[in-house]
Amino acid sequence: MRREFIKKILKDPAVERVATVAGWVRTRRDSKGGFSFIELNDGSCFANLQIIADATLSNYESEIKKLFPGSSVVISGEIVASQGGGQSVEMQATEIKVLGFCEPTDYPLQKQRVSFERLREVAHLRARTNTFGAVTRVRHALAMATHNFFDDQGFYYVHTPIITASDCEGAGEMFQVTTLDIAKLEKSPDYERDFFKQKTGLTVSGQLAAECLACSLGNVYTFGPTFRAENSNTRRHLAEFWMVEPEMAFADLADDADMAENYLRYLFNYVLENCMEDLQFFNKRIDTSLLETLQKLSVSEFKRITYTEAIAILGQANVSFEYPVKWGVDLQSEHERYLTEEKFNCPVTVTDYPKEIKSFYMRLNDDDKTVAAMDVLLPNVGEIIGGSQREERLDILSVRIEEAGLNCDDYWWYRDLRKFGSVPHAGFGLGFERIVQFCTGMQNIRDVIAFPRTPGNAEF
RNA sequence: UCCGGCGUAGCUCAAUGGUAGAGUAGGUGACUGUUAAUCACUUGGUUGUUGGUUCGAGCCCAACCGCCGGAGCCA
Repeated sequence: MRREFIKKILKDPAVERVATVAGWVRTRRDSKGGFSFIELNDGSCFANLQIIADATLSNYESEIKKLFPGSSVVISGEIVASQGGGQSVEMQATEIKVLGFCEPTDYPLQKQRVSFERLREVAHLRARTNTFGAVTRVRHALAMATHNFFDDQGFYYVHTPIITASDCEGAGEMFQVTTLDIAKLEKSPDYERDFFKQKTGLTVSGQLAAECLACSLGNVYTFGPTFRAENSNTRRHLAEFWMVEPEMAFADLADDADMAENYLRYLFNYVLENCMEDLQFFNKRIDTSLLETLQKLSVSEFKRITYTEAIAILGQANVSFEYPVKWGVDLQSEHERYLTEEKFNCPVTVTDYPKEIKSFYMRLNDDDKTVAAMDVLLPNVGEIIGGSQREERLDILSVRIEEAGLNCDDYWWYRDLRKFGSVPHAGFGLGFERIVQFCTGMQNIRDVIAFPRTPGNAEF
């Protein structure tokens, strides 16, 4: 079957030519004047192609009049200038071949609005809606932009293990991976008998492995699935999500923050340049400030402050916070929101957190109280990026591992990096779904991944 | 996990403790270069589940289930 994408036909104004398209019917409107209008969508772009189906077509009464939303068809015809007002071109069909009918009383997608909650129950079909088609295309664009950006910056795309024995401390609970018979649960299982001869789980971060590769190849990044077995029930958390994790050798915290901010600006520019039709839909139907925000952020500087400065600002704020502001405690959602949405009204990068609230691998600062960590906070979404300069000094790293209650021997290979030609290095992690959320205005993270995994839900 | 809200027709939602309703979708007909088409008629219900209070429960109470929002955990 040689078909053209509707995206190409609508972009290319050439009319008076023959083409074949294939897709799913969005609506059919009949005219007793002797023809029907069919709105056809093939997923290639937001817009539909309007098809004029004349009653003289041989299967008009037998098939075309039975084309309800969701039916699949292959249509050949002539691309002509439209006589109607809603579109510049349309197709005058010469042949409509029905591939699959769609029973309207059973089909869950309606012409009218269906709630996002309802659509999650029919996730196998929801990509056929305007919203989820647009989300899927923007998500794709952000993934392509990620690869373009890091490739341009001289990074290698590397693949780190999905199954791992190393728990990236502090990152969250792991899903266990085992071939032991869980029907016969034991109190202290003998992992010698397990597939890997040790306790393993799904990765919570590729960072430790990425550090190894960065300390060989310079700049690398991973972009893969990540798993957290946390019982988190919020619009910002998934049990299975995708994370982008760049890691740079010969880099400090300032380099890290620069890279993170440049990356985000690149993403905002990329979707503005490549997804305007979909963004306009989101701007109209989901978040009316979306385009303005993206345009502003695509050129905006990020406010960069230290944790200590942030605490001072919050302490002086004329707002009553639910959680008290005190040096030494982590910033709460309400504090992050105040900084990005009220105080600065732009993305804010907070650096140099107290060592007690951050992971062992973050580089200890000279003050012996803080570590070279950074969080990039976005309005509405909150923490979008978490990163740090890594501790490259073996003696200090070993102490920090012990202080965290971990066993140095378990991290023998990670410590080896510091033994054999250690270099300063830094990196960060970006929750991919959160950036999709931010760039579409979608409120719930379950609606920016095709088949969301959350506590109690792994359907599809 | 904690706090709060919600659960009624295929879908989106109404309904003082007193006969379960509308829009939309579907069906029938009318009309029309329409575009969320329009107009008329019409099909459609174990009110999340299980108990309880009451002469009487969609409505009040309890437990459970599910969903949503917020918090925590984090990306």
